[in-house]
Amino acid sequence: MNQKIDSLAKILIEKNIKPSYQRIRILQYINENINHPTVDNIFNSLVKEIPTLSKATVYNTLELFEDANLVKVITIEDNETRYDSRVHNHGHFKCESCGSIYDFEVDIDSLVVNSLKYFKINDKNVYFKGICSRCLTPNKFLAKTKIRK
Amino acid sequence: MNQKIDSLAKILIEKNIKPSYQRIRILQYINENINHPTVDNIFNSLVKEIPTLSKATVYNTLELFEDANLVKVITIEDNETRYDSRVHNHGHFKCESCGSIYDFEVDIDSLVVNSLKYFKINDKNVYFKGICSRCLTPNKFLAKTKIRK
DNA sequence: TATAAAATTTATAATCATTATAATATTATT
DNA sequence: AATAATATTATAATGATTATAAATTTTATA
Repeated sequence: MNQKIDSLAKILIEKNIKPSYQRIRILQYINENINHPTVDNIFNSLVKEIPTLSKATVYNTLELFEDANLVKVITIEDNETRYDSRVHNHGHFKCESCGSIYDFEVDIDSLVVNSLKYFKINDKNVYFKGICSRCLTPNKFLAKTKIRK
Repeated sequence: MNQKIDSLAKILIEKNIKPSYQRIRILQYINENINHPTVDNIFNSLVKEIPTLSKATVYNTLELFEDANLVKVITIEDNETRYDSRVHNHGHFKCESCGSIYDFEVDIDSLVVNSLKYFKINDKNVYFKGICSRCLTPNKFLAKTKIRK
């Protein structure tokens, strides 16, 4: 328990972020809930255990984390910003039926663009939209498979 | 003049959209202003010539156009939705310094993702962020080059 | 052509995520 | 412990988008 908190604190310290209790818990949350939570997801879960938690803190903390490259912002729909603690380059698939977001491996760096030769590229993003296999074949695996949101 | 309006009307009719004056003008605007305008850009320009124009009409019309594949929504920042009348697959580069959005050609279809084999993919998006060449080398071409927003 | 129905546009209010502000609490430093 | 710096909180403000209902325009029908 303490060990877990210590290792999370260590991650923050390495990024020059003071490891307050709130920051540690938010970091823990996004590390344990890798299914692209929204600010609301994070806040509503944590406020149960930290009743004084403010949504502003969640916003502030995520911005800090973003600058420190501890989290990546996923902007697919304009009305829901999501956060991903896996910052290595990968793609996202959003199901237009159930709303789930799936990660997928994709070699984004192989996308070389000649016309951007003299541009400084800081960030490459790939996302797809469509219907996920679960929604395409409902029931099929329902009994066997755990559904993840 | 009438010719132009007629050809725009034709495009709408082909998509089963009734060619009202507002719709024609909005279509015209996004075709002539391909630099990824926002709803505000579109509204503020057109309201000068159509004083009764309502922002709700712009929203409604763009939604219609989106469903008809006459326009593509660009979601890069969560706080600004932009529209692109060029619906063929291409990438977008957003400059973090000046805010400009550049189009670039990229072979998105070459991105084959095995883990999405049983997913129905409707839409593939690629966007980069960074600093554009204009911002990297300011002044350099300033005298010679027209600045485009 | 007159009238009714349908579709579109408009003005306005409501919503909701995010940001800003200022007060309070916590932590670090002397 | 006192003071300064930092972080958190509660609350208000902002602003883009959506919802609603009235007004207008267009279309269909008698």
